[in-house]
Amino acid sequence: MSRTQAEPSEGSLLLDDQLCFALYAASRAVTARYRPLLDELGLTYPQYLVMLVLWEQDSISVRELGASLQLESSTLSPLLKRLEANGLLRRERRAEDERSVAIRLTGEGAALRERARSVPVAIGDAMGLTPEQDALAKQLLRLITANVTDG
Amino acid sequence: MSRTQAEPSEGSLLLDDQLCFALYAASRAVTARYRPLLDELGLTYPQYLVMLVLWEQDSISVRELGASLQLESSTLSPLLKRLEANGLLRRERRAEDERSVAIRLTGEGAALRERARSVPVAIGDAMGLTPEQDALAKQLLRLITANVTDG
DNA sequence: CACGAATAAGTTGCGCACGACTTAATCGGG
DNA sequence: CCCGATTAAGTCGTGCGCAACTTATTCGTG
Repeated sequence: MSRTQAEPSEGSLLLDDQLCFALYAASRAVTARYRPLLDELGLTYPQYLVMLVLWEQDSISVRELGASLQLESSTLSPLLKRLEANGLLRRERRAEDERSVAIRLTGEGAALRERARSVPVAIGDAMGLTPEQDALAKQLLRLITANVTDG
Repeated sequence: MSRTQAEPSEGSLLLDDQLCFALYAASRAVTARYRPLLDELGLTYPQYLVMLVLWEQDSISVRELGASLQLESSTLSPLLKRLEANGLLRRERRAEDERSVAIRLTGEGAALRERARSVPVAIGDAMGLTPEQDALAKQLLRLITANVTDG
């Protein structure tokens, strides 16, 4: 038995050779791991990401939010409506530019931050990477994102 | 100026400290990069993954397909219906177990494989990783998936 | 200042993704 | 052999994610 495992060739069509699939599977698995934690906060995973941005910098526009998260207004607009309906934020047209909408946290939205503090720790534990592996993974993922976005 | 950059603490709520966000962003960016290529084949990205599995092993059940891709029947059933409507496969109840449905490629579905050969190469080029980085990324992503799935 | 181009947000349509549930067939212990 | 438990596939409802488009506002150049 000289070869029990095929050499993954450059243009393989085998699912398990595909980095893209490893990425897709990992992303969904991590999101699934977040789900029960975020359920307690009444948030979905994309809503949680929006809240992370707003806790960092309140009163930003939909456009700026989209730039941070790499999401279109067609995704964000309905999502923000749901967060507004849940009492976490308000949306108001900006006086200085009526095209723009400022997203502002309510007291409730700002307060949720404290309850969210434990979430990244719990997820970090679940991922079980060493600090070095974590940093390396982030670095590689950002490199992929940068290379794949644009030319 | 002793510190121009904050040390990302264990429980940071900053978006850019989150590995989960790097993962989510990379996954969507890669899928977006696939889109124009897959459009020419008349496939979405999840449909392409299903076809990868079927090109590897034809005539498998929905359950086996779900195990390979980590997807529920509630996701696969409608997706497979669309692929059937597009003439790429057929679904037929198995005689030996009437609960199970065998997915079989049509001639057209099998033939599409040749047109798909160039896709992984093009994506590999776009990601722009060295073979070592590619292997390392896959390894880390699988580790994350494994750790996060289960206990 | 006028007016076409650009920009911001939102709407619509479609295809995932998944939880909760349903239906139908098979399994397995008493 | 029967009947409750399990299993396979599918339906339904909700929330993304994005392309294509619309509406309203602002910009910029003649």
